[in-house]
Amino acid sequence: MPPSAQAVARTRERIHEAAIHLFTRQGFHGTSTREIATEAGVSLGNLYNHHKNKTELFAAIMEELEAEYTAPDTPLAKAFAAFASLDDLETLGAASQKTVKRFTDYIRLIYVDVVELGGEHIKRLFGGMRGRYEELLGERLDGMRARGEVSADDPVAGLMIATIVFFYLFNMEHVFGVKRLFGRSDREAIATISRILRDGMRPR
Amino acid sequence: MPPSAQAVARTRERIHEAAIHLFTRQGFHGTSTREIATEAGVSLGNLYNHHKNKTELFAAIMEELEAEYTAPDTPLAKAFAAFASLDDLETLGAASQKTVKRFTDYIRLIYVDVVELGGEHIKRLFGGMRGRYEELLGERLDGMRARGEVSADDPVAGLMIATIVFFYLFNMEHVFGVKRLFGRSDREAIATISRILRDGMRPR
DNA sequence: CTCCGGTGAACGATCGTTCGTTCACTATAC
DNA sequence: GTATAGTGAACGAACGATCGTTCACCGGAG
Repeated sequence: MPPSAQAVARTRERIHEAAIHLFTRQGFHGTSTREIATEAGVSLGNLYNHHKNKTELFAAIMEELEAEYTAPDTPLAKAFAAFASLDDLETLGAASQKTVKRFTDYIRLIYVDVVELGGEHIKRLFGGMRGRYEELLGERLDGMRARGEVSADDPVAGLMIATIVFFYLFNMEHVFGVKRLFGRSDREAIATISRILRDGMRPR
Repeated sequence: MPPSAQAVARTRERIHEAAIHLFTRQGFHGTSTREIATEAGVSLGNLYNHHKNKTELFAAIMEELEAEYTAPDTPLAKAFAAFASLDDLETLGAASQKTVKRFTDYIRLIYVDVVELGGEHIKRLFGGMRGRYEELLGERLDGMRARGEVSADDPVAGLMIATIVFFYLFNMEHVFGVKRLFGRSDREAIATISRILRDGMRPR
């Protein structure tokens, strides 16, 4: 084998980096294989040594990023693992922000997939959302409910709502460039969202 | 003029319909002007009689749909205008669903704009979200607060959270094809979200 | 005749992909 | 230790197809 296995892996990585950079900015059909090869510092032909075609290159990138995203060491996964009381909602908010920031590219590519390819990725990721939340939090929430720390009324849905809003907020901010959606700083927005979800809009 | 002004308007409309149909399914760069012309039953040259180029055709469609969306007669706008108590959250949820259903194409095109063109649309639409909510609901919420019907703690944010979650839910369902995000029927999901936002996750 | 919506052939550019070829490297033979 | 056959990454010219856009022309209404 001519170049070392390491060198080959690095070439493949450079191709992926260039593809991610361009796909996230111009979309799938708006990016040419030539552009990717040039930015990666690789010949056009060599790109096809590493990937059968453009579609498969995109799929390979998505697979790679999905594996990173679903790993148990993301900020959000760790926040879930440590979730023990309603006072941890703020921590969940901060973890959501970190996760959105870290996976901005992946999130953008999910939108690319939805808009230009069939969008099967998003169905896999969000289709089983409720089930995953129950698995991750179910027992812990049952305990909190038994101790009277959380209302009996579907706390899993409550935490889904929390992460949805947090993700929405930081998605707007970091992915779409919409700043201060709530007219507040990130910390204040997290605090307000957490308080409303904890105590409700009705006076106590 | 050979064809009547009406006939010309109908041609223009057929072009827009075909363009929307294709842009929402294949994206901007994934759709060719030839495809649009063929589906509209119009010659390729005639398409360029109605629009300077492909980009301007897309912009014209977005302008048209934005005008419809921001009109005061959408289900959501009407629900806001009628919002008088926290018991109206369910109505807001139903109105959100109707709005997402009616503007599925527009929403998809906003994502197209974000992914393939600069995405300026979304900044205009969401940038002033808080301000618009305050304008639409501010006084009414102040009244509810004065009567002790709503907590003093930023009810505008509460209603933003409500519509964000409702929109997110029905966006997943109607735009992205993710069914039963909360593992419940639409009506039950609306009821659960409304209850949690009204009463909070903490037991009363 | 003039005007103008409508037509489709034609333009040059660029697309995704293929192909023959080169060449640095390893494993084996002697 | 040296020579050599084999391997596969890397290259870039070339392919046919398709892209967005233009333009000379048509035909019927005023």
